[in-house]
Amino acid sequence: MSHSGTSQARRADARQNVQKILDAAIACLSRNADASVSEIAQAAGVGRVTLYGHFPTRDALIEAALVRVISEGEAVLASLDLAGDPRRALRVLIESSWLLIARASAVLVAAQTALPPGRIHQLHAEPAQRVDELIRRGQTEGAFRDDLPATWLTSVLHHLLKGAALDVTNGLLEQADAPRLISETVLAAYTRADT
Amino acid sequence: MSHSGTSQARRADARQNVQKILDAAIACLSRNADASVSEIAQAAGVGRVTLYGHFPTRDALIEAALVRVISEGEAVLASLDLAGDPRRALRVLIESSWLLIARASAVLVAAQTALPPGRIHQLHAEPAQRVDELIRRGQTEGAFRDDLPATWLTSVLHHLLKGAALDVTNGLLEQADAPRLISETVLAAYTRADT
DNA sequence: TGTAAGTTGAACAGTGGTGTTTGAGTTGTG
DNA sequence: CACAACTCAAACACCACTGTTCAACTTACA
Repeated sequence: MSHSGTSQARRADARQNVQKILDAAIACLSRNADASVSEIAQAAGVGRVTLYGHFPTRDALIEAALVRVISEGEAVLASLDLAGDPRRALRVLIESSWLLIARASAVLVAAQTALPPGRIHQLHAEPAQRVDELIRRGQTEGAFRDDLPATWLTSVLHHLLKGAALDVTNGLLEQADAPRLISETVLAAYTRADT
Repeated sequence: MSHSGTSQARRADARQNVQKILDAAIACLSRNADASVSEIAQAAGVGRVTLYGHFPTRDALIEAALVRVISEGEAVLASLDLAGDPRRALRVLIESSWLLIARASAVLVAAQTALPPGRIHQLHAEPAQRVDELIRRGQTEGAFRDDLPATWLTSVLHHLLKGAALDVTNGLLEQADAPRLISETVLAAYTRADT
């Protein structure tokens, strides 16, 4: 029952439930940033009390969900080959992990109102820097336009990823079409238009 | 006190308060989609009871705020000359009304959880079509790429407008820089990249 | 100036969420 | 098998918000 001391020996079903809860939390919070604890527990197929047995507060649950979704993202990003042509690298990044990044973004929104800003930045910093580096490298190598600040370009990427995910959940966009539309759009946005 | 019958004769200060409340509602809801009634009343410099004197429920207030912000948007859109070169027209549209559209978008998000979907679409339809038409015309005239569906292009515009507004409130972006960055980005996104 | 219209804070009930306790039931594990 | 670990429904206190009533007050306006 203890929340998460240095317990090495927890029963298998307990550990399994923690995972189910985190999965459910990520799913629910992606759809609705202020999903209730009951809602998440139900989605996890678990009693509300059981959830509180594993996470002391709603905020702690959100933090755990954020940690998980971000570390998942980190794992995927680390497995990718982002060297070489920045345009190709960006396309690979988007097509292989747009959904993950979008969900992470959504959970991040939920965390915004539940966690101290410092903590969020701390968790989010590492994977964010990976993307940031790619963009800056692209700029210095002349692959991406440099008439707009790098911070804005990363912001554009995030907004489009999150927006596309939102369109999918709203039925405005087919899940399968998303990666192509996103990468096609972002690459164009990163290229200076003649006019 | 009556909420809004066909009252022609209301005291001047009452009508003024209604406006102050709507202004405050738009401002608050733009920052936080589920701002409380107390919060809005306080921002309007008015007692909570007074607010309930003018709007029977929170939902009614949100609907009124949405109607107002959308009609403001309609007014601006109608005053613009969107004929001629679609690229120029789009730039004019963004630079002259990005903040308004962004706020309308934000209030729309608040309305999403407070109003029946049909009502939202009904209110939002007219100004949305104006933008939609411009984009379609740009596609058929060859000014905008047509390898991506028009619905996605409009979606991109909305996401970037809303995202930029969010960046501004988060201090990631200077208010004054926003219009240029947005229009520069959107126009590029609407142009097919070579790679 | 008189009066109706409007404003206000205090106090109320109702609702829905959070977090806790309890006590009985279930199940993994040694 | 035995028992500790775990789950869970019910019920609890607490809090924030919505929406209402009331009685005192200010103020626009004729």
